Amino acid sequence: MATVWHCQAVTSASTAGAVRQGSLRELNLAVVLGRIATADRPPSRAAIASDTGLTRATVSAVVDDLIAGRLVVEAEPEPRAGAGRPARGLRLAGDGPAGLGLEVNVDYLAACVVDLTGQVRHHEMHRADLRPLSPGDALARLVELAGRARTAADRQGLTLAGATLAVPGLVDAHGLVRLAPNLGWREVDVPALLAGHPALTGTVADGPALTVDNEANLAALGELHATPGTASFLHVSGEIGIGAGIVLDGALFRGARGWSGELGHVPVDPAGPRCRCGARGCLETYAGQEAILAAAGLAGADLPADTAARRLADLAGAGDRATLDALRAAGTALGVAVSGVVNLLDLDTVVLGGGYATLAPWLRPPVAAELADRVLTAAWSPVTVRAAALGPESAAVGGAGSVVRRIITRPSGWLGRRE
Amino acid sequence: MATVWHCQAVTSASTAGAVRQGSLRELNLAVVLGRIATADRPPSRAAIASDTGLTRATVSAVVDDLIAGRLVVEAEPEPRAGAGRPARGLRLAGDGPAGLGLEVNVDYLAACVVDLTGQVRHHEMHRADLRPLSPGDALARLVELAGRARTAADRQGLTLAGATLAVPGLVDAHGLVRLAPNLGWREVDVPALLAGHPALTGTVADGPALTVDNEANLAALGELHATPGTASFLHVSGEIGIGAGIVLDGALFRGARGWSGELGHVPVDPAGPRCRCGARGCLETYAGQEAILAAAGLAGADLPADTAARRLADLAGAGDRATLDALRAAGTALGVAVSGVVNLLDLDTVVLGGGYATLAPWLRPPVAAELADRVLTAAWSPVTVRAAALGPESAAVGGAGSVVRRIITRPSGWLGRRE
DNA sequence: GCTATTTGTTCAGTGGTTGAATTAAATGGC
DNA sequence: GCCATTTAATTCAACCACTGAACAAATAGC
Repeated sequence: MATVWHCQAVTSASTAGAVRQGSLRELNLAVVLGRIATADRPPSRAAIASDTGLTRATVSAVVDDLIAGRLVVEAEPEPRAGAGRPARGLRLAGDGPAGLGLEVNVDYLAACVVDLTGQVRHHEMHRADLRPLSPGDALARLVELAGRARTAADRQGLTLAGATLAVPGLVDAHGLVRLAPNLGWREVDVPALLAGHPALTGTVADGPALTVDNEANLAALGELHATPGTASFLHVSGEIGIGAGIVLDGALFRGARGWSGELGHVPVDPAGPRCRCGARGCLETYAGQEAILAAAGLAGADLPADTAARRLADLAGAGDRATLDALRAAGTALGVAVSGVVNLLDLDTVVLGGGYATLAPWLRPPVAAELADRVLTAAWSPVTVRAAALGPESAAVGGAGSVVRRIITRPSGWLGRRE
Repeated sequence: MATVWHCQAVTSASTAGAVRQGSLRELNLAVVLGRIATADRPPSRAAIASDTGLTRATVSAVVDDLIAGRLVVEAEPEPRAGAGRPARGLRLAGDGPAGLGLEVNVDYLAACVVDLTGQVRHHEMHRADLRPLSPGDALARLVELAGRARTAADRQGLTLAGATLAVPGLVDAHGLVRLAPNLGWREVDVPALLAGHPALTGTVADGPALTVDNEANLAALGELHATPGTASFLHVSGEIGIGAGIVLDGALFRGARGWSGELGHVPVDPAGPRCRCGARGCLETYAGQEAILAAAGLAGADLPADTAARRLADLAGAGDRATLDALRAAGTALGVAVSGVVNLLDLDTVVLGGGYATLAPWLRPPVAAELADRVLTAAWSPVTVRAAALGPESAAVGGAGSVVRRIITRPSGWLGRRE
């Protein structure tokens, strides 16, 4: 049966569990694999040893385990100047375990497979209005995509080690979707609905564990995956609602209870228009999709998210005055809200994702202007604003990447289950 | 010579160092000591073993080390029902290592000593306007307080294991005070200025290490120390500027570069009055000390922070209309800014600290009202707003507590240096 | 071809946990 | 009052994983 977990928040060292004897090896597996994963070029055993302070003997033993577990392969001997026996480089295996990423959104389903090296090895998107469907029917369609993803993975010699499902809503620690307003879901027990499906309980012992998580969080992780260079940033997903994913030092920040990131209801002007949440002047009333469409004269069009952004981009590209004004106003409001976040959390990069990625050429300037004005440390080091590297597939890729990431940070889980 | 470190941000597991052979014991020392520190009542060795999954044999060995290192003592056998040999309880030693907390602020100096159990064993505050003094002169006065604190600690059988200095400004990772506007400090190398002083380099091998940190951060830690029940909260320090300390799961959140918490420049109304930072409508222009004083008709009084809050409280208590209105307006603005933070970070407790603690009876209602209106999850679980448990001494206590906390989370540092 | 050099492996040694057996100290039934 | 029972803590041989040094492998330079 598929087991379910939920990505844990960053916990302090004091709450960490006890260290058993075997934990030593577990931890060193993670340390060595982490070095191999983050190194610029395939490192040798000796280089890892001198970097980490471990003995070459220990590193060799650990690497043997990693190779036996299909997590690492030896690369071609890298040309090196000077004397000495040539090193054998180590890199992540491209044909070992892989992660399955799934997404249910308002107007599409998506599935993708990401291997250990971060390559997207399979990707499929299915456009359809999911709102009329029951959760069970929507998930049944998703399972079809998951089945094809599994087949594609098998054909490429990959073993799916876990799956993560992105949902646009609040998800609790057990994978229960508390509320996904734009899908019309409420208290949907996704793991229970997906429990029996063969596409998700397959070849690996125990089958791929399923994680359910918020779409904005996973989109931020997808961005981290696509551009591993920036380890800390704020990822803003502009869809019908506005979500934020906060990535710090390569890890997703989840807040105290895991429901962080409600950027859409950060106040922009306390005397502003009333929001559907009941308050006044939330960011969503200025920069939410409906607000932008209304300001551009497209009210009531009820377009799916992706189409709406493209439509606005087309109009703006054609020089439509009302659209340009609407985007500038939205960008300014977004900049005000985001500069509050940046002042508070001391970030230096803001990524415009979701529908905002498409609209970035018009949103970026006003957002950047507000940040330059309002961020206290902007004088020291300016805040970068850029469009997301991935499109709408970002959340699925981020979900698959989180599975892979989990293997890399805790390889013992994968190695242990191989027996 | 006094060595200097800076409290580290929470880092992900992947960046953790390699695990050497001895690390096993190091980690288990921390695990066992952590259990003893956080337990409600003195736990027995057997209880720790079954809680952590370690063997009773291992726990006994670890506890022996902790007792030998004066970190733990055996408590009186606790009365227990049923048969069996009575357990010997374990609790933190009250006469082992202790932390020294220091603070330089605009109108006072403070020093305090906190023992392992969290008890404040010594406290001294010296009121004086520090602004006319050079950094060197101010620190020279502080050293006098530190010397008396050391004497008091010695008399009580405590060994100072480290010191933390709170400064109202931006501090970098080396203890360099980049900018403390209200003190008039800029690029002050505090560790260098304090290096030679005997009060800070004393009986312990290597002397107490000195950490320099931001006052708002440490005040939040002080609050955590005083009320360990709430592990996640936002601590707002209202002084001349407005700082925020974010505590998550018992750990201080520092942001990407360690300069988080600039709540004072979170926008409240983008079209509001111009702030001294150059932007418009920052929280500081509504709820900063000067703004409240001006609105209450006390502009230009140039009162020290502590006095100003007390003066306003007196006037409000006497029913002064202008003051009551000023406080309500400030509270509303504060509530708007804080609800943005709470939406973003999903916190459930807000603590009013610094000068706001004195004014809490008048600030709390409007802040709570805004939070109830604006926080999305408020319907599920309401956000608590309360005054800080500690007064102005909070930062010094928090600093001393951070020294103690460091010993508890990494006891090997203390045990190692005893040789 | 020989030496210097660097990589990777082998192997005895050691630190620290493991698990079972043992001792210690109390309760409760008879 | 004595003994079986129960729980706490210690002791000790076994074992796991890291350590450090010696050794084998592979290359460049002379």
